[in-house]
Amino acid sequence: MDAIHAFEHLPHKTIERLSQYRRALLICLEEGKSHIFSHEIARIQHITPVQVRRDLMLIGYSGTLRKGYNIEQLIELIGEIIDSEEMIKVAVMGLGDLGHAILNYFNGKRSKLSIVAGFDVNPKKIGTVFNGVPCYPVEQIQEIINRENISIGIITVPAKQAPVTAGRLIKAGIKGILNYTPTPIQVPEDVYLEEYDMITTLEKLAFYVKLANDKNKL
Amino acid sequence: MDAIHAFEHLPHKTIERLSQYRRALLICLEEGKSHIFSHEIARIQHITPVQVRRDLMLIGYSGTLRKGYNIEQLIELIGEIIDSEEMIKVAVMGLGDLGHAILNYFNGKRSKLSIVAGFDVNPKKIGTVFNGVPCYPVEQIQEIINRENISIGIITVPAKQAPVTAGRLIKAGIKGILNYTPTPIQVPEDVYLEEYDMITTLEKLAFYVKLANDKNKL
DNA sequence: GTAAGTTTGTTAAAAAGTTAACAACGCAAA
DNA sequence: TTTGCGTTGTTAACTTTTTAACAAACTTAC
Ligand SMILES: NC(=O)c1ccc[n+]([C@@H]2O[C@H](COP(=O)([O-])OP(=O)(O)OC[C@H]3O[C@@H](n4cnc5c(N)ncnc54)[C@H](O)[C@@H]3O)[C@@H](O)[C@H]2O)c1
Ligand SMILES: NC(=O)c1ccc[n+]([C@@H]2O[C@H](COP(=O)([O-])OP(=O)(O)OC[C@H]3O[C@@H](n4cnc5c(N)ncnc54)[C@H](O)[C@@H]3O)[C@@H](O)[C@H]2O)c1
Repeated sequence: MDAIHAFEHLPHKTIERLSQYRRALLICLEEGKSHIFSHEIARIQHITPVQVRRDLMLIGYSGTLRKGYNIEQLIELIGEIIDSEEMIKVAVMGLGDLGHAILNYFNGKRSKLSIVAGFDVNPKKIGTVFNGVPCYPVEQIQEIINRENISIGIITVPAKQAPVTAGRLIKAGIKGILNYTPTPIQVPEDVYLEEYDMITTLEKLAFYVKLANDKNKL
Repeated sequence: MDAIHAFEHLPHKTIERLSQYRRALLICLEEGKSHIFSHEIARIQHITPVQVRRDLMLIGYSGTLRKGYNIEQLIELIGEIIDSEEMIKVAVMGLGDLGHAILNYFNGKRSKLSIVAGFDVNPKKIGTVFNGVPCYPVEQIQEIINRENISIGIITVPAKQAPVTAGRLIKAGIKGILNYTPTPIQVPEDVYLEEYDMITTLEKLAFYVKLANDKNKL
C-alpha cells in the first residue's frame, strides 16, 4: 500500500503529536463530542491550529468545512498509522516505586500495547502478581521474552544497574528500550532507545522560571 | 553583566542538553576523570561531537586542545548558567506511587533545587513525612507556598484532578508546572508548563519498532 | 625539528520544524 | 440571492536546529 510508505516519512514530531491528539480525542469522545476544530485541538495541546491542520494533512485526513474533524474517524486513522496490527508487548525491569506507578497507570489504556511481565531481583517481589502482571526473576528474562514475544523494555532499576539491565534486554532480543534511570545507556543501532530524566525537565523549567524572575526585577 | 544577556537567548535544546551534560559529567567526576573530549560526551548522550562543541561554544567555554574539557570547570559553568542563585523550591501535588517515586529519587541530587512540600487529600497521608518532605492538606496550599516561597509544582494526582490542581497552584502564585498526568492543563502565559506522558513516549517507540519490523519482513 | 595525527572553535550549509498567508468552500443571516 | 464570517487545505516563507567543513593549535613520534 502506498500509504504505509508515506507514513514511514512522517516527521518524528508529528508522530509524537498524533499520539497526543489521540489522547485528547479519546477524552472528547467520552464527553460526548462528535466533531472538533483544529483550534480546539491546538488549544488543548498548546500549539497552533496551523500545526494541527498540517499534521492531519500529512496523514491524509480531511475534515468538514465549518464542522471540523470527525473525532471517531480521526482516532481510528491515527490508530491505523501509529499502532501495530498485533499487540506490542512490554516488560518492566525493576518493580520499585516507579515500576509500580507505571504498572498502575498503564495497562488497559491502549488496545495495542500491553505490559505483560515485570522482572526484579528482590525475592519478596518475585512470584507476586501486580495489577495482573507477574514478577519474574531477572534470570528468566531470555525465556520469558521469547515465550511472550516481548519487544519493548522499560528500565526502572536503580541507576547503577541500568547498563547491565540494558545489556540483558538487548541480549534477550528486545527492539525498543525506554530508560527512566538517570544513567545513560548504549544500544546497538537496531534497537530504538528513548531516555527520560525528570531532573532535566525540572532544571529546564527552573531555568525559564529564573529567567522570567530576573526580567521582572529589571 | 553581558553574559547573562547572552544566556537568555540560548536555544531551548541547548538548555536541555546542558542539564544532560552536567549529569554525565558528575558521573565522570565520581569515576575520577578530570578531562573529557567532545566525542566522549557525545557518545554518552547519543549525539554528535560537533553538537557538543557548538553548545559549549555558545556558553563560551573553551577546552584544551588534545586534552579536552576540564570536567570540574565545566560543571561549575553549567551551574552558573542554568541554576538560580537562590534555592528553587518545589511542591509535589499527590503523594501516590508516582509522587513517592519522585520524592525518593529527587532530593539531594541537585544543590539548587529542592522538593520541600507534598500535598494530598488522603487523611492517612496528611501529617506524615516522607523522605524529609512533609505532606500537607491541599487546603493549606496558599499558606505553605507563600511561607516556603515555592515556585514550581509537580502534578501527580489522579488524571481527573489535574485541572483543578493546576488551578490551585496557579492561584497560589506558582511560576512553573510539571504535569505528569495524561490530562492536559491550561495555564496563563506567565506560568511555564511542561507536560510529560509516558504513553506518548511508548507509542512513539512502538511505532519505530513496528517500522523496523515491517522493513525486515520485506 | 619536522611531519603526522588529534582535537578544538567557528563559519557556512543543510535539514527539520513551525508559522504565515491565502484561496476555496460552505453555512448563516440579511 | 448575496454578503460576511469561520474553517479547512496547502504552498511558501521563516525559524530553529543540526551537521559539515576546515583552519588553527597542540602533542607525539620519528
Ligand atoms: N526518570 C525519572 O523521572 C525517575 C523518577 C524517579 C525515579 N527514577 C529512577 O528510576 C529508578 C527506579 O526508581 P525507584 O524509585 O522505583 O527505585 P526502587 O529502589 O523503589 O526500585 C528499584 C527496583 O529495582 C529492583 N532491582 C534492583 N536491581 C535490579 C536488577 N539488577 N534487575 C532487576 N531489578 C532490580 C529492586 O529490587 C527494586 O524493586 C531509579 O534509577 C531512579 O533513579 C527515575
Ligand atoms: N505521566 C506518566 O508517565 C505517569 C506514569 C504513571 C502515572 N501517571 C499519572 O500520575 C498520576 C498519579 O499516579 P499514581 O500512580 O501516583 O496514582 P495514585 O492514585 O497512587 O496517587 C494519587 C495521589 O493523589 C492523591 N489525590 C487525589 N486527589 C487529590 C487532590 N485533589 N489533590 C491532591 N492530592 C490528591 C491521592 O490521595 C493519592 O495519594 C495519575 O494521573 C497517573 O495517570 C503518569
